[in-house]
Amino acid sequence: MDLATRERAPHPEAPAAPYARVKQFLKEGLSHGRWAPGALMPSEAELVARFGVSRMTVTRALRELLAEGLVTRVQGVGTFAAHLSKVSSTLTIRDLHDEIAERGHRHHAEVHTARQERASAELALQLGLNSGDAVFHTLIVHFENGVPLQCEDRYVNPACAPDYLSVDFTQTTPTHYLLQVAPLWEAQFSIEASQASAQEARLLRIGLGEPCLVLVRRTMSRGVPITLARLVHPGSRYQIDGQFKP
Amino acid sequence: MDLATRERAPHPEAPAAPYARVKQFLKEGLSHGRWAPGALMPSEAELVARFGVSRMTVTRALRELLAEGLVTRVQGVGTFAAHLSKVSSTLTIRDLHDEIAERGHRHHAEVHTARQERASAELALQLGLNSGDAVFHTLIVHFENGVPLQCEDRYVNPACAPDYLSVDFTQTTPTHYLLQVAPLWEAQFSIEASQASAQEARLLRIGLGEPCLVLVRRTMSRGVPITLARLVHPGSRYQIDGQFKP
DNA sequence: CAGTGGTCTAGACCACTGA
DNA sequence: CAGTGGTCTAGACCACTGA
Repeated sequence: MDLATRERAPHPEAPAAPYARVKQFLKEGLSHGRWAPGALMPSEAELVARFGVSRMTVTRALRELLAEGLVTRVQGVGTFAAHLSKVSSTLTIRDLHDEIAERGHRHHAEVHTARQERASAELALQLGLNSGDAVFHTLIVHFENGVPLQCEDRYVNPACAPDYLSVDFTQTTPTHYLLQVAPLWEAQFSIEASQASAQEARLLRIGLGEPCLVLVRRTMSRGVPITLARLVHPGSRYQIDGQFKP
Repeated sequence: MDLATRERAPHPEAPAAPYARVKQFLKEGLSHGRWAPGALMPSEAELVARFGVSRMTVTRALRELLAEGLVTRVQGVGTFAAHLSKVSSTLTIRDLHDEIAERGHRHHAEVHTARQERASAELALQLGLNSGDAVFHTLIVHFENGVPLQCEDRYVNPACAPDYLSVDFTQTTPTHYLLQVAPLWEAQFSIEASQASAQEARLLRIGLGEPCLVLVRRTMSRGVPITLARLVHPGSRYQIDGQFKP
């Protein structure tokens, strides 16, 4: 190998690590349209030759681009610029207590329901139980600086969190407690806008029929459903923010 | 190395690749609470010894867990189980035409506005222009099987898409066209619930004040703002779905 | 068959941390 | 100082695809 080509980068903007330089070269080419979606990109061998690095280094750069969805790879054929027909964003759903605390505000919770019930047929299906089995049910309203922010209607699979009902939910949020019980989550969710029901409007102290942002989330851990939650927020007081970075 | 330890896995559920086996071992330990959040996990050297693989293989497994946010690593100190205080989900925002077509339904669009305007101070700020500069503005209503689904109010930076206004938006959606012009996106968005304005209610053929799911999205490419869009959907006809897998 | 990507090994040098 | 992670090299064997 020619050591003269291994000069120290004088530009601070150039990434130091060789794998990062290869990755940036490809990423910039993609963003400038050098390879149209679906087009064949340089092979690993070509990149090895061009950058004078080993194949493992090139492989790492390409594998990270693959993980980011920027390229598709086919064994025996080549690496192709991905078709970016969709924009996927990272949506972070945080524990509400942390979110409020981070804004420097006060959080408190009112517990309206915390009891064991019998699962309806529909609920049993969602939680992997049989109709009529015991489920835990909590209905809690969360406040930010004294203003109602979220009405949290939640059902919990007792098998996953047998002590759930003994938790003091004025001190610990259900989300926080359940994250301790089952740390690794898999979730499905939907976000919709709907009018507040009579009960929701009363608990959130908003007008009947005011628009609410409703997040319904079902959470599983190790393939077992843990909890089903319906989180209702006054549209005027809550929004979800996120971003996407390639 | 002891070759006897390299038996073929008789269980089909065990991943074949050594790096995948290491990764799965760590992932399962995390999901079973073997390492509590913040706890020290095995070092690379320990994993090398335990699995009888080379360090590069262990490194790959750990790097992927790092990318997935399941561990944190500190040089000179060790690898730790991450604090999973937030649940982050992948939210995929698709081209509405594709989304409707995939449901086997008919999509069509009504173009209500498509013209050049002068940017207000606020809009100029968002698009990286000067107040009074030219911007392109479109207002388009999208229909699924003849029912209004989305009111798309969009401003576009002319520098990024000079031909924007010559596109026939009854045939091509702005999203589809802009993805061709600038393939690599970076976006910020917010999702909120609000009441339909008089104009929105009329265009979407819903009652005044009905709840709507509103997605505001600002898109950049190569650091340059491309477009700012406000997408208003009748709450009764549209929801956003997503999922999170660790 | 040559070319492609998927994965692995057995070393190496380094920066960093904390005792 | 020993232990940690961050990165790299120069090979290797393999499965797969398409001419």
